[in-house]
Amino acid sequence: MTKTVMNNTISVDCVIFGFDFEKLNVLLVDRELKDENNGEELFSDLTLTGNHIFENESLENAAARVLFDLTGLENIYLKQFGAFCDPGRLKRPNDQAWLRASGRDPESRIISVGYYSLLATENVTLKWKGRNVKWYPVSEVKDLAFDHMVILKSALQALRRELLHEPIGFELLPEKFTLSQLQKLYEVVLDVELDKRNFRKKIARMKYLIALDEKQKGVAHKPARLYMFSREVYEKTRKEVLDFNI
Amino acid sequence: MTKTVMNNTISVDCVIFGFDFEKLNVLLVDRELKDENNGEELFSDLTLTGNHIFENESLENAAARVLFDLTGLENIYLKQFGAFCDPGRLKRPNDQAWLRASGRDPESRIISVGYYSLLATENVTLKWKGRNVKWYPVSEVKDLAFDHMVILKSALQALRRELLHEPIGFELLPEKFTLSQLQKLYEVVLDVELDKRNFRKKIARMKYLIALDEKQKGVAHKPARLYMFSREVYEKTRKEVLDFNI
DNA sequence: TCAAAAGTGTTGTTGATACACCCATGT
DNA sequence: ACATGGGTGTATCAACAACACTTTTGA
Repeated sequence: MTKTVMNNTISVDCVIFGFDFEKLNVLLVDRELKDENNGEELFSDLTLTGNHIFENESLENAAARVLFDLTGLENIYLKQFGAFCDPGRLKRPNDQAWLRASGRDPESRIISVGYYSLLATENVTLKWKGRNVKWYPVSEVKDLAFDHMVILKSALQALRRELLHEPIGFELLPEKFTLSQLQKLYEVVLDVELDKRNFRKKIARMKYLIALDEKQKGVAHKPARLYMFSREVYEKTRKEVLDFNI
Repeated sequence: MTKTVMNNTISVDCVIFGFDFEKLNVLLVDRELKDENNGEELFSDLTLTGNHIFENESLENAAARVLFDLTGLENIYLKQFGAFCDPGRLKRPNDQAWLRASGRDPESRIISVGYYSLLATENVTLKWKGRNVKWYPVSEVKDLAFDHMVILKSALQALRRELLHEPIGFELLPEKFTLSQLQKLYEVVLDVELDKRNFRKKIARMKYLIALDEKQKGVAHKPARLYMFSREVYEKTRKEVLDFNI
């Protein structure tokens, strides 16, 4: 069996988060349906990135493939956060028209498994740039096609939860970053304000955050020290947390 | 469309956890395949409980239905924790034989969405009791059919994580319970030992744990005070936790 | 009267919170 | 020289960890 046989009932949707040091963004596809006769635009809206899986492909690989096709990046943080299969999820008029227009059975039940991934936007050059894929600030996304708004909200919730308990913030930053960038990331994703000194005291306890002998360059203020995350140190020093903060 | 049209590629598997004040148990089904000619047993092993979904049914409802059919209970805690769809998940010889014998296409790709649910075993009278559904201590489950061992481990991990951060322990206990029972629950599920006095100090901070004017009866020692969980108080007093213990 | 689990306080240590000023750089 | 964000310490309070004895019941 070759990789090209597609399964038509199982798909993955990728919520690709990107951080640009100011806000959290998500990669969305501009979907546009034109009248097949006169070419007039019937509607235009936004979807998450996603695709059906191949018959011999795992869900995780399918998600990684979607991500690779958009960014050319591999070994990116990917986390499954939910399965979406409500009977009505593809039943809105625009979605039905879209499915018909793209030759798919609008009646068939399709399950979608959600993965979110984390990127530093500065690392990314979009492969479909200028075509129909763009970064949008998460806070400004109001409506999406299908049930993708539900999926996005669920992804954001999963990301927040993960960020509170696992060291994954670094995945949204370049390899070397400043503590202010890291703090800003936490503030933006969790929607809180943090005290600089207290934040840094907390950081100091995380041995796997390595201070480099290197500083920012070209900034119009005191250049900040750069840090990086050491997975090796993390694995060695991680302690199982038993605080049940219920 | 009636409820009886089944979708043959999407299923739910339920990891039904039960606590008996001593250990954590899981409800498993004894699967037995007999030779169609001579009736000889070909193999016998264990599976999780689960079923395919109906065409007009949500995943969550399907899981609740599986649970209801086994226990007669409704409004039970149910949590989706993952989707399982690896290409090889139904490909082991026993599983292939089983699928063929039950008239299903052993080649077709089936996705299963995992839900775990929490029960106090003393509340349950199994509907299929004596037939093929039984409680097994989680710690003693070594092999399961299909990829169900993977699913069980994933469920346990999700349960532990949830137990650390949300008040769900009560779902594994009868409505009224003692603090020692609650402590034992945490110890068993998280596989840790806790100090009695420190545990009780922690409990004292949880306003939603209500001390009743009622005691255990018929125990051969000082009877313990009974407590119950108040969801109302919990909703009112919950504070968003911002400790990122990363 | 014995066995079994319930219930209860103190101390030392660690982490959380609140808060204000000087420093290094580019323009 | 000025604007900008970098970087630092202290004091108070809350939670965590370690630890041992008395009480109440049924058998």
